[in-house]
Order: sequence, then C-alpha cells, then structure tokens
Amino acid sequence: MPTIRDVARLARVSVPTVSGVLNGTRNVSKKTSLRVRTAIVALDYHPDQVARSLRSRRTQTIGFVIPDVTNPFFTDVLRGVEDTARQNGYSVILCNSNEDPVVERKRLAMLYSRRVDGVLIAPTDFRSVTERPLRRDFPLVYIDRIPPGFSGAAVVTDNLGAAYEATRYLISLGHRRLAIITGRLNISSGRDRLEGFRRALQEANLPLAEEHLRQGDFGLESGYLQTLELMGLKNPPTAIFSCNNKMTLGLMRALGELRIACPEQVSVFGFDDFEWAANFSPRLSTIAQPTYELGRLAMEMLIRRIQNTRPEGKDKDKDQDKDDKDVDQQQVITLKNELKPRDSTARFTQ
Amino acid sequence: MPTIRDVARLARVSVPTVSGVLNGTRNVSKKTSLRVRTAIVALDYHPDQVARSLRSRRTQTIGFVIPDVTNPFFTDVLRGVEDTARQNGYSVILCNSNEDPVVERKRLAMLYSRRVDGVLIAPTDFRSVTERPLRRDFPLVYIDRIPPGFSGAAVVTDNLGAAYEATRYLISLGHRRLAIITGRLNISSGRDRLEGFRRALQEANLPLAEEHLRQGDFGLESGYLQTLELMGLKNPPTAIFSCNNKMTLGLMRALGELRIACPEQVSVFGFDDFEWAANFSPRLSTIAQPTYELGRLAMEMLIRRIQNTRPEGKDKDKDQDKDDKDVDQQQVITLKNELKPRDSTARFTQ
DNA sequence: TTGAAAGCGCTACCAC
DNA sequence: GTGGTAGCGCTTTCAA
Repeated sequence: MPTIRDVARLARVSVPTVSGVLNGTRNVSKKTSLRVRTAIVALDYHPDQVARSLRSRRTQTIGFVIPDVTNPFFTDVLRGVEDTARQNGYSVILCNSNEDPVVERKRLAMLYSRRVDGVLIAPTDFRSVTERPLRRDFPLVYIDRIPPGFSGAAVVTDNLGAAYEATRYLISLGHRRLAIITGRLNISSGRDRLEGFRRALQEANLPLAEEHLRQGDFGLESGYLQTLELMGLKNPPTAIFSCNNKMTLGLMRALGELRIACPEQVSVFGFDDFEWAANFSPRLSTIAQPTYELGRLAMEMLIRRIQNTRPEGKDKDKDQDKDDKDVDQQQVITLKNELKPRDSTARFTQ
Repeated sequence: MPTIRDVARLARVSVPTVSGVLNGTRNVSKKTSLRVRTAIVALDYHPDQVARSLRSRRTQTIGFVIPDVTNPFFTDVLRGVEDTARQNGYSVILCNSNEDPVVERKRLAMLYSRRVDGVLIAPTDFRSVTERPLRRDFPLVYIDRIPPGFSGAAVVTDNLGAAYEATRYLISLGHRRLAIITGRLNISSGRDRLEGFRRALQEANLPLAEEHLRQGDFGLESGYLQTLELMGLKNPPTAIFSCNNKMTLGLMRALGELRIACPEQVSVFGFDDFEWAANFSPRLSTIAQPTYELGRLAMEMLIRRIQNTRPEGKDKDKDQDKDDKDVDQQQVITLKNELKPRDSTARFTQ
C-alpha cells in the first residue's frame, strides 16, 4: 500500500509538495506537478483518509441516526441524505436506533468516538440528545421530529397542517364518526398529527369519542390491533386516519381479515406515501411527505453548520463559537406536505 | 476535547498505561486502573477512533454497496448487515450505486481511501470488482449476486431453484401460456431466475413463446411497460412470473390501469416478499428470500475474512496471505428461498 | 507493573 | 517554488 512518501520518492520531490499537489494547496511548477501526478498513477496511490482526518480534524463523515431502516419513509429520506452527502464529499454512517433510546445513546457515543463531522437524527427520545456530551460535540440537525419547545437546527414537515387537511377532507366527504390511530406521542410528529386531526374535528363541531382515539406506536402491529378493536366497537368509525405508513399496513391487514371493504364500509387516510400505495387496490389516500427534499435540505443545513464550526484548535475561551454568523443555528425549516386523495376514501352515505 | 494525555496527566500515570487500561492489553495494578477509570469519567473522555485506526491499521468500518436503498429487499438485508456489524464492533458506510457501474467504481475507490476493513457488495457490474486495485485491497464478500464463473466469497440465495419451483407451481395450476419479466441478465440473480423458469417449462414440454419472454431491468417502470405489451398481445399469457419486487409493482399498476383482474384473468407470481405483499389485495404470491439471514451471514463471513487478513505490516513476499487457512476464501453460501403462494395465483380454467 | 520513545500517514508551519 | 520539521492521538516496542 503506497504512501505519500513513496510518491514523493518516486517523483523526487518532498512530501509536502505531493500533499500540495493533492490538495491544490500550494503553488507547484507545472513540471513538478506533472511528475507527481505521474508517480501517483504509477503507484496507484490513494491518500489515506484516516491519516488525513487525524491531521485535519475533519473526517468528512456524518452520522445518520434513524429509528427504522426498513421503513420506506426513512430510506427515501436516506437517499436524499446520501446523494447530498456524496456531492459534498461526505460519507454516511448509518445507525439504526430501532426506536430504542438506549441504543440511540450508544450510537451517538460511537459517532462521537469516530469524530464524525456532524449528525443527522430522527430522535426517539429527547434526553438522548439534550444531555451532555452529545449536544456540544458536533453539529446536530434534527430531521422529521423535534423536541417540545425546541430551538435549534431542524428540517421537518408540516405534520399538523397535513393532518388537519386530510381530516377536513374526510369530513367533507360526509364522515361524522372519525377515528385516529396515533403515532408515538412523545415525539413531535406523533403529537402534531393528532393535534391537526383534533383541530379539524373541533372546527366542524364533531366530537372525538374516547374510544375512537387509539394510541399506536408507528409499528405495523399497533395499526393492526387498534383497527381490530376499532371495528369491533358497537359504533365503529366510518373513517380512520392512520398516522404513518406501517400502521396503515397493519390497518389494511386487519380490514382484510375482517372482510371489511375499503372504502365501501370504511374510509382510510394514511400519513406517508410510498410506491405501493398507488399501485394496489384500493389505491390508498395518503399524505405524501417530500422525503427526498427533507433529506437533502437537512444535509445541506448540516454541511453549512459544519463549515461554520472551525475544527477545534487549541481551545481558547470556551464558547467562543457562540457568535458564529450561523443563521441556521436556530432555524427550523418546515416543508409542505401534499394530500393525495385516492380510492381508499369515499363519500359517506348512510 | 480531552485526549489520552489529559487522562494520563489527571491520573498521574503514563499514556501507555491509559491505553493499556482502555484496551485491556496491559497488566495494571488495581489501584492505578481505578485512578485511570476515574479520570476517564471525570473528563468524559472518549478515545479518538481516528487516531486509533491510523495506528492499528483497522478502522472497524465496512462498506456496504447496494444498487438501490429504496428497494425493501436491500434494506432488509441492510438490517441484517447492520445488526451483525454493530454486534462485532463495526460501523457500516452505506453506498448507493444506483445500478451504475461508474458510480460503483467511485464508491469502491472511496471506501479504499477510507481504509475500510472490508466490503460487502451487491454488484451491478463485474468489471468494477475484478479489476485492480479493488480486488486485492480489502476482503470482499459478494451478496445476492455473483459474477459468472465466480470463485470467491459470497452469500446468495437459490434463485434458480426458487424460480423453478414457482414456475412449476403455476404449471400445476393448469397454466400453459406463461410469461416472464426478467431482471437484468448481466448479473447472476437475473440470469438464474430466467433459467429456473425455462427449465420448469422445458420439463413440462411447454413452449416459451418469444413474445412471452420480456426483458426488464429490475426497475418499476420496466415491469409496467412489459406488462402493458404482454397483455396487449393477441395471445396474452395466463400467468406472469415477475423477477423482482419493483417490477411486480409496475406489473400490478399496469394490470390496474388495464382493468385486468388478478388472479381471475391473469395469475402473478413475484420474486421477493415484502410487508405489503401479504396485506393488500390481491395478496401476492411471492418468493420470500431470507433477507436478514443473507445480510447476517455475509457480514459474519466478511468478519472472518477480515480477521484472517493481518493488517498489512511491512509487506514481505507479496501474496504471502495465500496460505491463509481461510475456508471462506472460496466459499459460496446458497440460502434456500421460500415459496409463499397466496391470492394472486389461481387455477387456470379455460 | 510502569514509562520513554518511536511512528502510523498526513498537513501545516517554517525557512530558504 | 520547494524542503525540513513538527505533531494530530493513539498503540507498540523496549527498558527499567
């Protein structure tokens, strides 16, 4: 495995000169530059990123912590993150927290040990992230979910608004008995979606029966079980709003097993869109989040924050970074969602 | 950011002693050890993996190169890879090749520069991988797909056998006019699935009409377009075998648009199982690959290969590693697939 | 049981 | 323009 010294030797120049050629960080004569390049090719030399990172205090690596790799929402976001990272010379270390705060904390500690330049996170729990040492140690951008009373960098979508619109849509179809299967209520996306639903009901002067408010956890199983209970009620709802893709899947399975026709007997509106939602029957009515954009914007914001944080030199006064002109510091970007009413919702006729 | 020296200073010991305590690689008296541990906690010290990697020639990182992060097949595999990697102290850098050989080569070069300990790859192209310098530079385990005439480390599934069985199943239902939408035929999975289909037909003395052999590329669009053509034929097939999940999705979309009922008018058997396949109507008949296992076994094989490759010291005779007792060196593990006949296939009645 | 010193491959800061 | 030298944070001899 050739090193920079081998290249220097072969090109009969000094090591710093080779480094200069590699990084374009030094004035080098045409002739020398050519000799160096030739040597690089001849030896098939590839600079050691590890050594480079140690020296420069930059790993060109970011961590991306998500609760579930198998959820298409997150993999779509991941694609946006990965593409944008690559384009800017960053690699992505993927961490699956499995919706477990303990695992999440471990992953963050590991990312810290690896000296990643920054972290993108869809958190499961806010203690993981507000506690030391994680808060100070690298630029962090929240994605998809934010802590209550949050002020910091984040990219999310308008969960409340989209849930509100979808619910209004159901109401406009004539539905009066609406049920919701919520997500986890300890994170913003779960809470906001419930809140949007509530508001639309309130505005229409519709009651939300206790029994029609079912708490799920974003997992398939919870959607399945809650639907079973919901449809077993004496007064089953005529429309169900499901707060994420996996739960919608469980919901549809339950409906299938109960032989309840959708949308004839019950309408379904689900948060999250995905390839199959539009290609199977019934074609699902969904809220499409701009997943790729979410990933792209979050990554761009993270890169900006990384660039505004000089790699820790000899630390002088602590917190000297406070006055960074980093506009992103306190920025929360909220993206619009798109309603995709399709065939799983129908007009309610008594 | 505290370093090992800060810890040493605070604990009033030498740097190597701290290192010894951290790695359990040195006999240290109880008392000193305790002092060191206390200092570590007090300073909230986290060893710098970058420096450690530079010194030890191990990054505890592997690269995972896949053609499509949004394909649930690969993300399910990814979960197996990630879990197993973590359990063994490895991190995963994810690389999306987008089925593009050029991108793939770039990613491999980058992984090399980052000095990953090894690579797992579902290749799009075999030149990427057989050419220098990639072949020699890190342990490589193929996953899901192997080059023609391959001898090396790989974990794949029995594509040929599963396609054969699925086709026989369709035949047993009375179908005589079967069509196939193949995957990319320059990789083993695509080829083997076609071959299995062919064999079953041959054995049953059924012809494969030229027009019923449609070449797809594993993408949704190709499944969609080929189905459109297929069902527009004068003699449309009564059963279609689709060679992966995305194409099956396109297939179902085409059927929906053409208002062709499945399974009443045409039976569909698809390669790859996924959550939604069993939860929507029609519940899809699929071939379920052991995705998690695939990832787990491949990662385990890679770890074994990494451990049998001493980190390049001063290279003496080249190829001295040849005599490694690495049984995996030439090993190809083939996992069984499972047929899941469901509701998208029905008996053919004239 | 412990410490001093060397060095992994690179970049940055000097001189010239 | 170019080269010498120091040093990033750690592990690994080698002595004591």
